[in-house]
Amino acid sequence: MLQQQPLTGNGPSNGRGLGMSGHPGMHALNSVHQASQHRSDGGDSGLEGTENGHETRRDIGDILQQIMTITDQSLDEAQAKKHALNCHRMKPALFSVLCEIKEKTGLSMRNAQEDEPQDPQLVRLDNMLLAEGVAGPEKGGGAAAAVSAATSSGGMSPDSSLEHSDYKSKLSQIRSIYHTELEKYEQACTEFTTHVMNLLREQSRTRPVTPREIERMVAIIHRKFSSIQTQLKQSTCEAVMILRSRFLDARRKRRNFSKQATEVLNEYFYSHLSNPYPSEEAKEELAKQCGITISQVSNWFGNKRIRYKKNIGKFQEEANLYAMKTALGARQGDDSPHTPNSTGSGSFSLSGSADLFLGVPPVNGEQSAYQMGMQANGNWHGRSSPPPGASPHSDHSDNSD
DNA sequence: AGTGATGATTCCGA
DNA sequence: TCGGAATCATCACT
Repeated sequence: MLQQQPLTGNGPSNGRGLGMSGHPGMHALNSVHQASQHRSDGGDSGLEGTENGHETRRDIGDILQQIMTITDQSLDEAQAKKHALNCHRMKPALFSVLCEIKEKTGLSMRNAQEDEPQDPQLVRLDNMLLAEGVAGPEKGGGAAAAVSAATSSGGMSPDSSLEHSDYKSKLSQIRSIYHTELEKYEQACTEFTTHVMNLLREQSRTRPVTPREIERMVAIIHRKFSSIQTQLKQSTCEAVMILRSRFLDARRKRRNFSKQATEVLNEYFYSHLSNPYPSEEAKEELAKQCGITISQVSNWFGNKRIRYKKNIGKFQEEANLYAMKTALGARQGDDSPHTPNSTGSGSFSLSGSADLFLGVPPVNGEQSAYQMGMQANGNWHGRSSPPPGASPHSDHSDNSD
């Protein structure tokens, strides 16, 4: 049997693990022998005749040995060897045999077309990075969208614009790191792919390498690199999540309203002291002027009413101050810069300034409360409790009672 | 660190 | 759903 017949004196098994005994290619290698014998008329000496059979076998053995050891040699050596092999008279024959072996083993195409489906995790990561503004187009959209999404649920004073910019800058930092790393990976992937393709093309001169095989190899490389990319995307997502949670936590922190905002609110409050319940429109207007949300306006008025009621004496000075201010503004003209609604619907009108108490600080709270618009029972004039669903203060005409 | 001011939250009643 | 009341958490000042 062929298995017991070494091709050369040394035999393949003596080489560096060529170990082709039992290999389906052995039959084909035998045909090399025959092929070379058929070609014996080709003028090359030493191939014809049975006595030359041994020589031929040794020849083939040598070639195989050289191919097997070529990777162990230095670049120059290998280059020279390659050239020698390419020019070897046995090369075409050997090449065709290798082709035959390959065809028989069916190695090349067996699992070539396993179309791996898009990794759902990778899709998720991609979507998230896109939504967070890390991946995709730079132009503000992403980061701004993320910020607006984060702020949409609650109020946000203008002071928090600092946090916005902080958030944005951190996000863009993450973004730039992500893109740098991604670029690096892509570059490395391209370089490596090119290298492997060149190698395969080079090898295709000595062994059959189909384009599909190259494609497959490239796909494998891409798969490997994409797994690295997935890791990068994952850690980027984590970083964004951490940043975001920190940002949202910071949002919860209380920030005092700006001086100007407090002034606007106080002016409204003291000029409507008889009924300090701004309508929805008034709240909206105030919110706009103060750069806060409507719910913050509501909170402010809620707090103010209760605190004022609890300690009127303490607020007397403040009340006088604002009364003076607004009175002065009313006298000077309709377009007082401090009049909260001078441009609006008129809800903030100071008509008559009847709410204002410009007198001496009160001796006791109860009297003052009455004077300031509160009834003795602790309720504001004309209301025991706000009508449910209806705006407690829908117009400005009740200021004068 | 202590303290008052202040914005936000929660619970409750109407 | 709104506002009152109590309370919490943080800021800002001393």
